[in-house]
Amino acid sequence: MEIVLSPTVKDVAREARVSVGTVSRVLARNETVNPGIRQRVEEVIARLGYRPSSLGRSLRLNKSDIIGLIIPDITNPFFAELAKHLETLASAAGYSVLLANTHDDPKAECKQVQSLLCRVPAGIVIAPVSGSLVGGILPDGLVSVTIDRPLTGHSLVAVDNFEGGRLAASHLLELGHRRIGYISGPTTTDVSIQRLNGFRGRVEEASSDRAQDLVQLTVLEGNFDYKSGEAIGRKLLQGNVGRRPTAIATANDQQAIGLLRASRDLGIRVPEDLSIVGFDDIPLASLVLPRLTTVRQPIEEIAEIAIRALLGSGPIVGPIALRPALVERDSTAPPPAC
Amino acid sequence: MEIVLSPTVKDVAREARVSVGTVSRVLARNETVNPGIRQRVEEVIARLGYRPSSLGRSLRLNKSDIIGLIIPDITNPFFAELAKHLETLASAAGYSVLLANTHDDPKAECKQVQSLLCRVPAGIVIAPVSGSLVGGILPDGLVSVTIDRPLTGHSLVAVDNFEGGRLAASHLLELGHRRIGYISGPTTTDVSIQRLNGFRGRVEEASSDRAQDLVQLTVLEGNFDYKSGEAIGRKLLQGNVGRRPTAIATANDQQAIGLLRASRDLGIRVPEDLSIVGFDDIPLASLVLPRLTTVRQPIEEIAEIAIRALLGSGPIVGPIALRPALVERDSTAPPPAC
DNA sequence: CTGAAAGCGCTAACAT
DNA sequence: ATGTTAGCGCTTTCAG
Repeated sequence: MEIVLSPTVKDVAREARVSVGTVSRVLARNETVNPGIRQRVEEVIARLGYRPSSLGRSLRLNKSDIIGLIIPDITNPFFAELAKHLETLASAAGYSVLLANTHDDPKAECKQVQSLLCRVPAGIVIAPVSGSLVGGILPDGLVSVTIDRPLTGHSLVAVDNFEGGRLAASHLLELGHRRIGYISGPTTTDVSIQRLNGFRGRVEEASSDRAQDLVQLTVLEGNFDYKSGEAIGRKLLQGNVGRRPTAIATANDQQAIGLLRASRDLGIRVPEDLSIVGFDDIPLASLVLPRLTTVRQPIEEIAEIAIRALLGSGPIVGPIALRPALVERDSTAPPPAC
Repeated sequence: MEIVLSPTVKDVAREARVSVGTVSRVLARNETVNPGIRQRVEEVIARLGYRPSSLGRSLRLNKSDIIGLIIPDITNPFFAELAKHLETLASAAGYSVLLANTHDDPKAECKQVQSLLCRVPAGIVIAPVSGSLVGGILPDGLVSVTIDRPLTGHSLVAVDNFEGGRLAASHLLELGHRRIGYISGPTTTDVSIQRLNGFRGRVEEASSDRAQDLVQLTVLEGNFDYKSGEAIGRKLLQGNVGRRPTAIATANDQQAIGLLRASRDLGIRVPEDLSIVGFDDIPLASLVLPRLTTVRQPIEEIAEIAIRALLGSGPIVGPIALRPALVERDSTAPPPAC
């Protein structure tokens, strides 16, 4: 059995009886090529099934057409969604996406970034873990955009988390809730802090507006996952009816879904006995029972801006804060009459 | 501002006063290098922060350390889970994963594969779309493994879907259900057909075992998504209580979750009025309300075998069919007494 | 055990 | 308008 190597510029050049330079020019859509010759070359390319090697090209240009995507966990629906849009956009522009999971581990993140840098990527999109070490190792020449979580000294594209927190609080307040719980993310992450601050700030405003109608807020810290939402939800809900919160907001949808679980197990009906509002609006949010009221992040827009920043006109200036939006579904209602 | 290029073998060689060949040998852990020189070189490498360029290396070896992962949609939890495990394994072995979504479009798939081939990947893991065209364009030299869905002429690593279908049917039958619905995937895909055949086969066995106790099976075809599960679920459930199925099996968990939605909207209680069994056991299956009984695919094992096939001892022989397992949770129960 | 040199596939500067 | 050629960073013979 004979191993057939894939054809190179040389093969094409020989077959078309032109030089490699000409082939390269045809490939580059350089207009200065004689139409007749161009056609001959294109024919040969088609006939041989020639596809230019990314490797050779990238080495020569000292820049590959790879975009690195470095995220904590592709299994998180938010990042999966983001990855999909990023990949679609990148693909349309002729780039490919290299996926790397950090599992929320700064050392793993570092290793992933190092290994990515060896590939001379065209750009890198990173959602840094808390306590990220990569700030120092990203070379100056590399275009990078951080998403979701900020990294000192790099441009951030993210939703306005503070405003998002406020939105959730406003909604609950307007429904009439006065005993409210909040499940935050790890307070080591900036996202968590922003969302919590927004939420708390709005609640405190309400409290001071009408002193006779105090709002009682209980905040508990957890991780950004289902389990955490379930476990912390249990804690918040264990008091008896008159004392436990009538509404709980969470720092992301997974927590909210975990909380839904906990409520069900505890025999607490949503939204009759308990209102729940999440954050992110992952696709699943509209599929769970009941459908989740949540604060929507414009993921597609985040992806678009990130790609534009990487491939487009130039680096973005300062952090970009996108507007969140409250999506009202079935998990929130006025508090029970009692 | 001066642009600092990353150092190359040359720089290291000059600084360490050795030849590039020696530097390369140090990198390759070649034992024939004088320990003193080796140490000197390693020092310089550390001092300059030198990292060998993947590009140069790959070009020279005509093989990159990239593994292509070509799947319909990373947003599908099953593929996200798979991607995570693959990436973790690949990363540990010094490889990176390039992600490409085909959106179930044969033409897009073709393009993605083409663009991947330009990168001379070390291997490719592909879950082909139905009507895939890539069978012809994969070069002989390339190690590839197809997962989930088969591709003629390529080695497949997947769960035994036929057996999985049987498992679901057995469970429902044993609980005593006799009016059963089945929501299949697109019958253009082999997976769907296998699962359905397994399911139907088992049901027919039961019917012939005891002729007096006929089982009534209604099969409807849909897509592998939430929406389809919801829509088709509605159709299956629209008859009145005495006629509609007391149990429905689906071809994947997303459909089952959509079906859960539909049941809730129709006021049909699960599992009291209706039993539901899914397929895949995505993480979400144990989070929904009620927790979903489902047929588990050993995703991690699939990833391991795929990676081993790509990077390990050699190509795998013939299709590998892994054992599925029934995971009993809260969405199935005996049929209502009536 | 180490150095010198060729060459992987490609592009771009230079020459014609 | 087209051909020639150097060289991107690396590995690997082949000499010494």
